[in-house]
Amino acid sequence: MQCVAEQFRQGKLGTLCEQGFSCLRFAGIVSSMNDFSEEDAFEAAAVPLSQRAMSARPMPYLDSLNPAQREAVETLNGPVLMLAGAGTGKTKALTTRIAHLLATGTARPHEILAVTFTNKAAREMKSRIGSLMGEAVEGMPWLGTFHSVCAKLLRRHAELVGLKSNFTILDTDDQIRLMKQLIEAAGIDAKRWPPRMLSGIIDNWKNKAWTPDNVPVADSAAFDHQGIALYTAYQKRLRDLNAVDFGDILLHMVTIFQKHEDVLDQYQRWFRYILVDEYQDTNVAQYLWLRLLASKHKNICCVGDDDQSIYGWRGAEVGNILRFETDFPGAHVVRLEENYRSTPHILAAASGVIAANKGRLGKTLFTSREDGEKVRLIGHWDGEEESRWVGEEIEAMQRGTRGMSPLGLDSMAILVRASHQMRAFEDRFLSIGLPYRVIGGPRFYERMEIRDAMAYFRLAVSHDDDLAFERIVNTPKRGLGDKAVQTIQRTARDNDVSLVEGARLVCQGKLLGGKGLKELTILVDGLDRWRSVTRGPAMPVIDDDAVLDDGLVDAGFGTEAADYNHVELAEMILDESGYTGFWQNDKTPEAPGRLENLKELVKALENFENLQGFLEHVSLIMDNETEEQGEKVSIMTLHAAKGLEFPAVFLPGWEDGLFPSQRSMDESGLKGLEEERRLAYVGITRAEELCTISFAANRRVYGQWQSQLPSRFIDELPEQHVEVLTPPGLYGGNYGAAGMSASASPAIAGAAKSTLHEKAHSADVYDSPGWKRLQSRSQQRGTSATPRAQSVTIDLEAVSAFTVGDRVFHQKFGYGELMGIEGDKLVIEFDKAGSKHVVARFIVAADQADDIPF
DNA sequence: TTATCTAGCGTTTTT
DNA sequence: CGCTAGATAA
Repeated sequence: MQCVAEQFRQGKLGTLCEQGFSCLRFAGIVSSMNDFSEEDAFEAAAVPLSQRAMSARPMPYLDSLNPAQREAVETLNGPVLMLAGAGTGKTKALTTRIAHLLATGTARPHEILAVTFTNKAAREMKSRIGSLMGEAVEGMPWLGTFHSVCAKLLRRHAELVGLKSNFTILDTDDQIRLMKQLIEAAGIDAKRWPPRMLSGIIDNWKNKAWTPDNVPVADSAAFDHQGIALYTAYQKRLRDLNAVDFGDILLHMVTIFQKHEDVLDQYQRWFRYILVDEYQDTNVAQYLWLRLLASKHKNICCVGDDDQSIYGWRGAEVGNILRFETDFPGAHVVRLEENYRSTPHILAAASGVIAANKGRLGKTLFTSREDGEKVRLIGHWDGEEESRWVGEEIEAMQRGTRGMSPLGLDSMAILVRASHQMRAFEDRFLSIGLPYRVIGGPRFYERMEIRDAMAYFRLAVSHDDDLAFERIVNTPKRGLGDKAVQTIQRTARDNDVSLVEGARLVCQGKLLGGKGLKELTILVDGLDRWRSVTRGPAMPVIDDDAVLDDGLVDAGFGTEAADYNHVELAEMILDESGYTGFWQNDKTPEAPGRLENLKELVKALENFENLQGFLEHVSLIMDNETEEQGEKVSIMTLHAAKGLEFPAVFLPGWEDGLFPSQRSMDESGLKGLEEERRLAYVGITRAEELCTISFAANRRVYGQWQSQLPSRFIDELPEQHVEVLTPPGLYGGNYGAAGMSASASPAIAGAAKSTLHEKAHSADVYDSPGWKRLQSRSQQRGTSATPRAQSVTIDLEAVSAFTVGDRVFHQKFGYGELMGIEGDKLVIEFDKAGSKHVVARFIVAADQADDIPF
């Protein structure tokens, strides 16, 4: 800890950042530990800050702001809503505002509360404030995520909600295991009522700031009418375990502020200036918390963009931002609308799409740029073709194409709606050897091996951590299965002790059979030993020559325990427990990676004084930045892309049902659709220079081929800003045209082995009678100005051209027999491809199939 | 108790 | 189709 904290204090964070992710990741934590107490915060404030002097000096940082930004920065007092469109310099305005607060002497660092949603954003702000203020600025103790700030506050006031200040923060996994136990205890069929669901319900309630006694009657039917009772039981269990989940961190703080006026008052006076990033993503609990804190001085500046609200499904309330002026009468609203990121075509396309949403606060992005390519749109035959084309495009752009200068792979990104769409691209890129990186996979601290290791550490710190014990009793395999665990649990409960003590009693009373008993005894002994080391007192020396290969000493045999620091202890625990060996013996391909992760975990420990310190803070830093080196194309979800930008962006899979997602629309109707549309807006606005939207006419969904309609968002793209890469034909020249383009058909690809570009312009396939028939059929139904609205009727019309029992032909699936008609889909039993539901327009009567050029 | 099989299911995700 | 969780078999 000394290392990083010290350097951080000396303002060397920037250097640290460059050293790689673990330092970077923990620098934030260490700084918060450092600033944990009020005294520390005061101390930091008392340091004579150079910014005091700066108030007399000119403020050069203001000069680089545009008028709107400047207004947002200089309006220091009273409520301010900064509506910041994509790429309008939001972070710049926010950080400059903080710098301005400090530089003018309006606030001292500890008087500013600045909250973000992600650690990444918090880190970014810290470093930018640092560079604005010069190296002189001390850490801002209250700049952090909602959760880290609240956790810090909660540790000070834990007793007010019946917790001790060293409470554990459970993650989703622990949560669900707990739920499962409770559900079983309540005698509910976990089959019909899965723990995940309960966890989801309770999370939602917490997001809405509903404590168990606050859940409205309307929700009492939830989870087989047992939801509220289980919520109550869950909270009780958490309290017994001295634990909180993520939702609690906020909810407890709201409760404390609501019930303890003195505490609230203290912080209202303490945090004289409040800044909130991504305000459109706040949920009710966060909103209440902010409102409580700001209600006295009302110096709150919320930054957000209602058009980028894409987290409604996890409790975010766009209403919070829409209501800001009502909540804070007299609020100063500043719109940042000058975009510094994208070309005019890209902005126009994005604006065109988002314009279809109702109830927006309304912003119009503009740019002083005049150059730039139109948004490109291309349809493909199927998903495979789409990924192949994207791969080729990327390679072409890498070389430099269409008069554009070569682009590095780091400048390109593929943004998909759902993570399963990534696979097609990964497969393709793997086979052509195109380097890529997937952003947003499983987080470091969510990986199984890390969580297992952490469970061991937790037990070494406290034997009372039953959840940790449950997790590792049989990991690695010790022959302690369900039955053994039940015996331990029963013994523990009967004697009213923790599971570890229960296990000890089981060993002493020999309540278990041979192998299990032996292993359990070893485990309990190990736990005792590790804890005694943690606590510092010397332990018996057993053997002198047990120095392991890697030079580390094994505690079971080694020198005096007090000699170990926590890093060595951690290694010792992992080795002695057999956990390291477990993965060393594992022959699966991911085993080496897991060992690597364990090493990294141990390395991360070096930044802390002890295991406790590590555990206390690590649960909030679920960071993922492995910052891989090297030129790679990024693949990620649209959600993960928020806040990022790339010169070239690919947006594949724009098909109705996929994007907008059918499920969103089914579950949330128009609201869901609008959120999807905002997602589209976010996607397009990620692009700086070139944005390529694509879709496929056919896609394999869960192993079944499905014909797809181009996304309705495609129709919303303003035509004059879009360049259609495939020849118009179907759907009367509307965008949907490209969807049926035979140019991309694999069948045709075989005939003409040419590059895609050439194929797109090779006319021969369009000349055949079969193609023309297909085309004219599609055209009939596509000529309307609003093709989407009519497509259903039209497809039904097309359906009526067939009779059950007909022999039919499909380009991909071949010949088959029409078994039935369901809505606008034909149910066809294909000779080779099995039974499928296919939209009628892809089907031709079998006797006409010969005309189709294949 | 563990290994193997099968049925069921299948967004988005931070902390 | 491919994964996961749960049930069944060894």
